[in-house]
Parts: sequence; C-alpha cells; structure tokens
Amino acid sequence: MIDIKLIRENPDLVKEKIKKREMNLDSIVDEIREVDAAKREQLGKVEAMKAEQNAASKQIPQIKKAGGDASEIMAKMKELVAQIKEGDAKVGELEEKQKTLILSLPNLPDDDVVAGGKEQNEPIRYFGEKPKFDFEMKNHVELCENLGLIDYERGAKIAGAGSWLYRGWGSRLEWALLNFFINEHIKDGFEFILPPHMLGYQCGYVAGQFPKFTDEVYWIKNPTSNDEKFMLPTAETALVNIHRDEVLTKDDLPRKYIAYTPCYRREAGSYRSEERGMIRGHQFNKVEMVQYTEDDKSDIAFKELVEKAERLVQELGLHYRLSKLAAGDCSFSMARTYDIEVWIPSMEIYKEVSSASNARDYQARRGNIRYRGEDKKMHFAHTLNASGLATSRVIPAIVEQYQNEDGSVTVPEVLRPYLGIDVIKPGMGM
RNA sequence: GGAGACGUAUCGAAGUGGUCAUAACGGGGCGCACUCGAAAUGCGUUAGCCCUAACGGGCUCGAGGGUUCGAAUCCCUCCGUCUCCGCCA
Repeated sequence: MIDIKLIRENPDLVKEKIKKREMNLDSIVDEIREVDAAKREQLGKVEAMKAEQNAASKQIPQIKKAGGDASEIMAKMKELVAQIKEGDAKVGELEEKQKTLILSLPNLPDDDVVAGGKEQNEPIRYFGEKPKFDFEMKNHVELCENLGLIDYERGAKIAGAGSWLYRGWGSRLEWALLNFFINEHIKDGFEFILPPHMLGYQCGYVAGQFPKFTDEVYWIKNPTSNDEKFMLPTAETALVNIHRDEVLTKDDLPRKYIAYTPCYRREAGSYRSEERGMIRGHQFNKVEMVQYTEDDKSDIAFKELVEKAERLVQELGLHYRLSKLAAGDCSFSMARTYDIEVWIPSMEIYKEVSSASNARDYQARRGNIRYRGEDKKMHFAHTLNASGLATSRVIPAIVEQYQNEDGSVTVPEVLRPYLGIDVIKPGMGM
C-alpha cells in the first residue's frame, strides 16, 4: 500500500513511477486525491460536531447532580447526533472508496529499476556454461518417465492436467533437494517454519495478492459454514503475515524465516504447450525465505537473499543466469525483483527457479507490521522474500543438464549424501 | 458435535450506563536517588492512529452493528482464546 501522504504531496512522482511499470494510473491517482480532499473536509466537520457532543455529554451528569434539568440539552443533542451519524457515514464511504483505489496501486519501483516490460529485463551475470552433448539429448519429460521418477499420466488421471506425481527415486530426489535447501538455510541462521497451507483472506490481502488476484488461488469452501480459506500460492503469503498487527522491537530485527510448502496455483489460462512436464503445474514444492528488516536495512537483506539463492544453484552445479527485472515485470507488491533462471537445455530457455524481491514497506503498510526504532518512533518494517528454491524447475534442469548417453542421470555431488547413490540409472527400481 | 467462560496498555488485572481510559492496583521496562558497584528500597516515567501551520480536536476496551442525550458496561452478529464432555489421526 502506498503512503497516502506521498500521493497527497507528490502525486507526479507516484504517477511517473507507476508509468515505469507500463501502466498508466494517472486518473486513479487524481481520483484518490479528490476523494482524500473531500474526506478531510468532511472529517473536519464531523469532528467539530463530536467535540461539541463530548462537551455536552460531560455537562449532563453535572447538571443532573446539581438537581437541574438537562432535558433541553438532551433534546438538542438528539439533533446533533443525527447529523453526526450522517456525517460519519459520508466519511466512511469516502474512506472506503479511497482505500479501494489505493489498493489498486502497485508498489513503486526503485529508482534504479529500469522502465518497461519483460523485454527490458537485464541479465546481470551468468554462472557456468550451457552443457554440450555429443549424443542426442533427451528432454526432462522423457528422462523422468524413462527413469520412473515422475508419473505424468497418472498424476493427470487423479488430479487433472497440470498435476504429476513423484515416485521412487523421483520422490527421493525431490526430498533430497528440499532437505539440502533447508539445511543450508538453517546453517545461515534462518528459522525453519512449517506454516498452515490453508489461509484466511487477510493473508492474501497483506501479501498484496488480493483483492486483485483472488482468481489465481484455490478456494476452500465448506458446505456447512461460510468459513472460506485459500490454498497458499507461495509460503511468502504465510510468512509475511506472521507479524501482522504487531509492534516489533529493533532487537527483533532482522527476522529471518524459511518455510517449506507446496505452492498451489490455478495457473488459469497460462498453460502453454511447450511447457511440458513439470515446468508449470498446479502444485509444486518450494522452500521460501522471508526477512523482516528495519526500514533502512533492507538493501543488505536483499543482497543476502539473492546470494543465498544463487549459492544453492551454484552448489548444484547448474548453469543459470541472474536477471534484474524491469519495472513492468516485477511483482505487484515489489519495488525490485531479481530472478535466478536456470538453463533448460531441451527448451533452450532460462526458467525461473528463484525470484528475490524487496517489498520495502508496501506489505508492512497493508499488514500494519511495525517496529519501534532507535529514535523511539514507530516505523513500518520492510519485508523481502526469495525462493530458495522451487524444485519444479530444478529437477528438469538437473536431469537434463546431468544426463548421460545411456539415459542415466548423474546425481549432483551435494545431493549424494542425501540420496546415497551417484547415478540414477534406468531400471534401477525404487 | 454438546456445555460453559473469557477478549481492556508491554504483561496480569480492576472497572457492569455518565462527572478517574493521558485506564485503579500489581508485575515488567526505562530514568533518577541511595551505593565503590549490585541487590533491596524510594521517587518519577512508561500507547497508537487520524485531522491541523499551530493551538487544539477526533478515534481506538477483539471486529462490526443496534439501543441511549451518553456504552468497556445493555442487545445482536462475527472472529479469536480457554475449560469440560463426546469423537478422532
């Protein structure tokens, strides 16, 4: 949520920054300002009346106590109360309207984030090289099926398109990856959280997914109650709500959390035929990192998160690149986003395995997440998140980049202690 | 699923229709005094948000609504917490 004071005092700046995202919301910004002015005028009137009412309410018991007759004042108050009620309703309406409008504004990109859409994304660095094969390489779907790692057909049978199931060594590989990630994060001092997977509406609101993207998550409804929950689309949604409506102390910060959860996404309309296999599914596993920091320390945390995510891919020995996203490609709630994209040989494309973002105070304002600073004043915290990592793109990258001519896949060195084998071979059983 | 209790500051908790919600009382924190220092003791101090250039004003007793001139207090709805019983991985 953008600070109303900034919109009030510097609307042009807000407009310009939003334009960097290739959105023109000038009319909304103007409307917010109009509603704001009207609201403040109305508020002034109502508050003056309330002051009058409060003064009268203090008099009544005194008059009564002195044995006087307060009925005249009471009659007068009745009129005033009606006016106050009317005025309050107007203020409420205007406030509601203003809030709805402000919520439709995305976060403002940082100054150094370039304007434009996806095509303006800038690769910052590459790690490793594209593997070359002196045999005919297979894509990850073939490899995973041949090796019995993933069962796409039966996954689709039991849950529909975009669902798969891991089996045998595939499950073990998946589990090894997750364990590897989690252990690395624990070593770095992150607290390991296992959050609920079904969340209340407010969580999506604070994270910035709602109200705009309510259609993109799965909703759980029950026949016997009105209680509705949604399946978390990323653990960020849960982690960023842990300290909602709390006042943290300076010593509490930074807070460093990781969580492992499946991520549930409808991905309605986003299926593309070239995205075969497990590149895009309705459920995928991810370890997510979230930090809460003081409002002048989030740049340090951002750097840490990017480096941590990179290190994991590096240790797996995968060729990847780090890209700095242009304003238009950053998530709605984020001031800056860097993607780590791993090379998928069969697709000849880099695919995101981690997205690291700094929301600055955008989510904290929505969630009223504050801390008392050294200056004894209240500050909104900054929140950041990064995947560390999403496995659904890592496994395709591993099996493709590490494939051998005989259809086997060499296990990356760091995973061998977890798996207990060096090579996954066709026909090796479960 | 059945029955009941509760939700007030940093924590415990009082307040059951007005003139003590800048919240009694107690704990914790902080400051000062005493002390070589500490403990103990004493004194003081310990909200946030909104409007305003300022003076000042308004809001907040889990949330929302109602009754009333006036609600923490009475009524309704919802949310949450706890206890007991039942059921259960």
